[in-house]
Amino acid sequence: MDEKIPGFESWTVCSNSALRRATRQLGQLYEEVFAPSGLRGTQFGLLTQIHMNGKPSLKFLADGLVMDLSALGHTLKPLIRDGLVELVPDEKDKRVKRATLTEAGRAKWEEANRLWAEARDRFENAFGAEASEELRKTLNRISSPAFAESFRR
Amino acid sequence: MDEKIPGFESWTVCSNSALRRATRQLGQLYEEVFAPSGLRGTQFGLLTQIHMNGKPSLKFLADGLVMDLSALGHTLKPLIRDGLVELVPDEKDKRVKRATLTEAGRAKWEEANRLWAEARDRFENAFGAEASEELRKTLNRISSPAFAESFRR
DNA sequence: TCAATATAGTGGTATATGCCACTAATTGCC
DNA sequence: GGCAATTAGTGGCATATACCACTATATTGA
Repeated sequence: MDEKIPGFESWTVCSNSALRRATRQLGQLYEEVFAPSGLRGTQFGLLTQIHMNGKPSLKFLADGLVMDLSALGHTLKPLIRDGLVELVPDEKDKRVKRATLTEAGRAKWEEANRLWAEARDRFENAFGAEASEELRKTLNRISSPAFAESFRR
Repeated sequence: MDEKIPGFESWTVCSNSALRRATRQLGQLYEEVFAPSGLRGTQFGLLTQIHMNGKPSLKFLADGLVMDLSALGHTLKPLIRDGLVELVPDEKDKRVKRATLTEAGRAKWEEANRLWAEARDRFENAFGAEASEELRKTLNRISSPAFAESFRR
């Protein structure tokens, strides 16, 4: 039907596109593993950050996740709606809101965390533990403010 | 305000999350470069695939991009609306639709392609040409059907 | 002190992406 | 040939993510 030109790989030329493509693929694969929890991979990631960072402000989360603040707000909505996350105003600075897991949120996180461990194991089996570690380091470098500055300069 | 626990990097633990985070970062950076064209990075990527693959069917594009077919359909909408892409029914198989660039689409692609080259140069300067090549290879591996199969097994 | 500026978050709108249910067309098989 | 199973695409709905305009609160500097 569609001819494949041999040796011609249009998909691989652009780093940005390659990154998105890999993200879609791995996203799919993780999604399958997370499915029994009812959480999406991104949602588990978000719960994890809230869980690991002691009542972080939204700004703090957004910065850490390299995510737009308003995007974070939107992403939190379903989790708040489902009673997994709560936002509490900061005492000192009334502009600030802090995110915490509810009781249900902690329970759901524990449950999903077991699935995450399985996904991680599958990934490391398929990809190699070494390579996996290395990849995260590389990606982390791209996500760093220093890299952004260097790119923009 | 928010305390940073020294030496504790909650953001880096999960490969899937790390991938998404890097994608957001690089997405931002490319977006800035593409802005003058009025195209998003993803849209340029899509136009490129159509441009490089001679009237590909939607299925072919979706497979190559590791993207859900319906997601592809949705993503194409604004490009069709703006007159950059056209869908033409296949002669032989009436289920199939093929995508092509319109005249305007080709012109826009040429324009955006210059911006892409700039983004690529910036990326390779900031990240290293070697490392960049290596990264794309790694990402490509993750995007391959073989990897998906290996992960699922 | 108080006006100018900066910061945190919200809501609207748009694109990116996935799943499901559905339609239309094709292919396989008896 | 004709019906069952498969395949390509569409539309609806949900989440992911960005930008912009706006509000409320803090901070700063004259």
